[in-house]
Amino acid sequence: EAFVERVWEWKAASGGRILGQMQRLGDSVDWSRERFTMDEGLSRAVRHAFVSLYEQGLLYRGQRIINWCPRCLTALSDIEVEHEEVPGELAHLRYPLADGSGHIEVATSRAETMLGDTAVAVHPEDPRYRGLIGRTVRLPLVDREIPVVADEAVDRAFGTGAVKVTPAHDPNDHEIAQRHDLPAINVLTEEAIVNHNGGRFQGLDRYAAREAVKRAFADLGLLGKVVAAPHAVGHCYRCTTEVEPRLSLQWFVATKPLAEEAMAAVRGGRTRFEPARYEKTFFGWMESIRDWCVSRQLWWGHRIPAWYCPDGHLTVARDDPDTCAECGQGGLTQDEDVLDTWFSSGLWPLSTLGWPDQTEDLAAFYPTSVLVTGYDIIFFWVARMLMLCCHFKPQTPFDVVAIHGMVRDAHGKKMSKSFGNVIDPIELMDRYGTDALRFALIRGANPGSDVPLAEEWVEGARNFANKLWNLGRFTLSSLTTTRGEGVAGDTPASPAVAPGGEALADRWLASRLERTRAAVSAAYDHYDPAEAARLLHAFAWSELADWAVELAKPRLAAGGEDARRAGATLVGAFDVTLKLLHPIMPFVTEELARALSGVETITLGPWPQERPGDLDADAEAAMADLQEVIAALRRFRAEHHVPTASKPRCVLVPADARQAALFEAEAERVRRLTRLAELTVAPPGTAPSGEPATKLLAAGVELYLPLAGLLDLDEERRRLEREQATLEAERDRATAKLANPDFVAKAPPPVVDKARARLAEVEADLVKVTEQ
RNA sequence: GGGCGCUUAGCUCAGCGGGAGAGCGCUUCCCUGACACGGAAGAGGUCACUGGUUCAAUCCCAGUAGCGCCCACCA
Repeated sequence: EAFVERVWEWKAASGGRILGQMQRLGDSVDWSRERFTMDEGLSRAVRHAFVSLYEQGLLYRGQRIINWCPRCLTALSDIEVEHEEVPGELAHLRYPLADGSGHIEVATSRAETMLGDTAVAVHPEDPRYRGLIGRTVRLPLVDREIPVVADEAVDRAFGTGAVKVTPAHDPNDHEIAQRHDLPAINVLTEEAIVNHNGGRFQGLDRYAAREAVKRAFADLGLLGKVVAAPHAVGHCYRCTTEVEPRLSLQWFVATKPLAEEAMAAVRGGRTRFEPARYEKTFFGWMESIRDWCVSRQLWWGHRIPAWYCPDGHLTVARDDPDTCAECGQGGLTQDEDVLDTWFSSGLWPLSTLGWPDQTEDLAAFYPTSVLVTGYDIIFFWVARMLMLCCHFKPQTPFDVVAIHGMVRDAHGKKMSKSFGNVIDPIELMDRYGTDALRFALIRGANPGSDVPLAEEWVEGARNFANKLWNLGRFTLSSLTTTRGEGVAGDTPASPAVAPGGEALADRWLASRLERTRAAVSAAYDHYDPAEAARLLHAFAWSELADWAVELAKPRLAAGGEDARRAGATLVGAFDVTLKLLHPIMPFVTEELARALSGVETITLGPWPQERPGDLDADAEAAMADLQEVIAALRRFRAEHHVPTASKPRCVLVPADARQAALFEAEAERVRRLTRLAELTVAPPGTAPSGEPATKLLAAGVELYLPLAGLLDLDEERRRLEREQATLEAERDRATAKLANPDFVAKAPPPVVDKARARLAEVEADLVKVTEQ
C-alpha cells in the first residue's frame, strides 16, 4: 500500500511536469478532458474489456513459456523484449546412450539448461540418427534417462542435427515436449539461479552454472568442440537484464482473431497510415503475432479481475464477487497480478469517451479522425488500439494514423544522457521562444522520419519569428499611414487583397499568396507540416518581406489612392500568412493578428479560403522579368565594387513591346531598388549612342551602363567570358536535343516548343554577349 | 535470417521523368527611413556505383557497395 501510494505521488509530479511542458509548448487541447488510464472510468472499461474477452474465449489463463525478467521478477510481452546480437558460443555436449553403445552429441549455447533436459530430438528422416529414435540416453550430471524423439521441427543442418529438449526453458522445446508428452523440469528460480532440480549446481546463477556444467562435461570427457557463435538474446526493455524464457502460469489474450479484425480495417482502408509504408510494418507484425501475455507480477496497475476460492475455482467478474461462481463458497482472493499497461492504453479511444456506456461523447467523437504518434509505439499502442477497439465497436478507432519520428541530435544520433547530446526543450524555449522551438521541430519533421534538432536550427527559427515581428511592425505602420485614406475599416480579418488592384506588385503578391495558400493547405492535408513550414518560411521571407514590402515602401510614402491599395494588399497578404502559419507558430501569429485586425484569436476565425481568381500568370511573369533585371544590376554593382554613393545612369532596351510597357511603367521602382541616378527606357531594337557603355543582359532585356572610370575592365572581361561559356554550353545542349528527331517526334509538343523558345533566347543572348 | 529506409552543396535535409533546391555554415559589400536575430551579391554538387527502360533519368526498374532502423523460437 505504501509503495502504491508513493507511485501515485510520483505520477502526480511526473504527469504534472508533462502537462506543464505541453502547456508551455502551446498544445491546443481540451484540458477539461484530461484522462489517466488508472482513473475510475477507465478502470471500469478495462474490467469490462477483460471480462468480455474472457467470456468470448479470447482471454485465458495458461501454463506457457513466457519472457521473464529475473531482475524485475515479472513476465513480459514479446515486444517488451529487445533482441541484441551478442558474441556467444555453441558447446557440443555428449549424452551417452543408456545401453552404453556410444553417445549422441547435441549443441547448445546454454549448457546450464541441460539440467532440465527431458529428451533429445532428431529429425525423423535424418539417416544419421534414424537408428537411435526411441532409444534412451543417460543425461550426465543429473543421472536421468531421457528418450530420443523424432520431431520435424529439428533443423538437420544446424549444429549436430540433434537437439537437447528443455521444455521448461525454451519455447520450441516446450512445443516439442507437448507433441511427445514429455515432462518439463524447471531448473531455475525466479532470479535465474539453479534450483533444487539442478543437483550439485544448485545456488549458482545461470552464467556460473553454464561454465560449471561445461567444466563438468569436460571432466567426464563428454565435452565436444566449443565454437564461437554469435546469437541474439533478449533483454528486458526496462532494465536490459537478459530475459529468461520461463514456464509459468499467466494470462493471455488470444490475438489472432483480434489481429484479423484490425488488419481487415487497414486492408479495407477504414484506417490509413501516413506515410503508407508504415502499413507494411503494421501488417508484418500482425501477421506473425502470437498470444499476448497480459499479466504482470507488479504492484502498480489494473488488478486482474479474477478471483480464486479456497478450492481453487476461478471467478472472473466485472464487479468484485463475494462468492465463487462455481461452488458458491466465500473467502475469495483476487489474483495478485496486474495487467500490462498497454492493455488499458489499447482501450483509450473508447475508455476516454465513457465506454462501455453508450455516452453522448462516444456517439459524438468515436471514431476519431486522426491519431498522431511516433513509429516507436506502432506495435505497443496503435496495433493494440486497433485490435481492441475494432473488436468492441463496429468502427475503427481512427481514420488516419499519422506517424512521425523521434527527435535526434544535429547529426541524427539518438539523444541520450550518457552520450551528452540531450537538448532540454524547456531551456530552448527559455532562450529562443516557444514558436522558435516549434518551428525548428516542425520544419524538420518530415513525415515518418526522425527529426534532427540543433540549437542553430532553433536560433534560425527565432530569427524567422523576429522577421515576422518586424514584418508586422512595418505592416502595422502601413496600416496607420493609410488609415487616413480609409483602408483600416475594410482590412481587418479580411484576406482580401485589394480588389481590382491594377498595380503589378499587388497582382503579383495576390497570385503568389494564393499559390502558397493552396500548397500549404495541401501540405497540411497530407500530414506534412514540415512542407507547410518550408513553404511559409520561403513566402514570408523571400517574397513578402524581400519584395512586396520593398516595392510597397515608395508607394506608401507617396500617399493617395495607390498608397491605400498598396497598404491594403500588404495587410491582407500578411493576415493570410499569419493564419496559415498559426498552427506552427501560434504565439507570434496570434499577437500580430490581434494588433493587425483586432481579432480575439486566429483559432476561432475561418481558415483562408481558396481565391482562384487571384492567380495571375502574367503578373508573375512580369515580376520575374523585373526581379531578373534588378538582380542583374545589383550583381553588376557588387562585382565591380561600385561604391554605394555612386549612382550611375542606365538605358534599358526591352526585347519587345510587352517588356517596353512593363519597364516604362516600372522604371521608377527599378531605379530605386538598384540605386540608379536615372533609368531610361529606349524603344525595343535600338541601341543608345554616345558615351561608351557596358551592356548587361537579363530576361532578354539589354541594360547599358555608361560607367567610365568605375568599371574594372578585367573583371568585366572575365564576367563576359563566363557568361559566354555558360550560354554556349546551354546552346549546344539545346541544339543537340532539337537535332534529335526522336525528341521532336515523341516528346509532348509543349516540351518541344519550350526547348525551341529557350534555344532562340540563348542564341540571341549569346550574340549580344559576343558583341560586347 | 526476414523486412523497411537512406546514400543530392561543408552539415542537416527537401525534390523524385523534361533548365539541380532550402536552412545553417562560408566569401564580399552594406548600420538604406520594419528587422544587423538584418539587407544585397556570391562561391560550392559527374544527385553512391553499374547496367536497363525511355526521345529524355537525380527521379522508374534491376543489381552492387556502404549506412541506419525494425522484426526474428534455428537449439
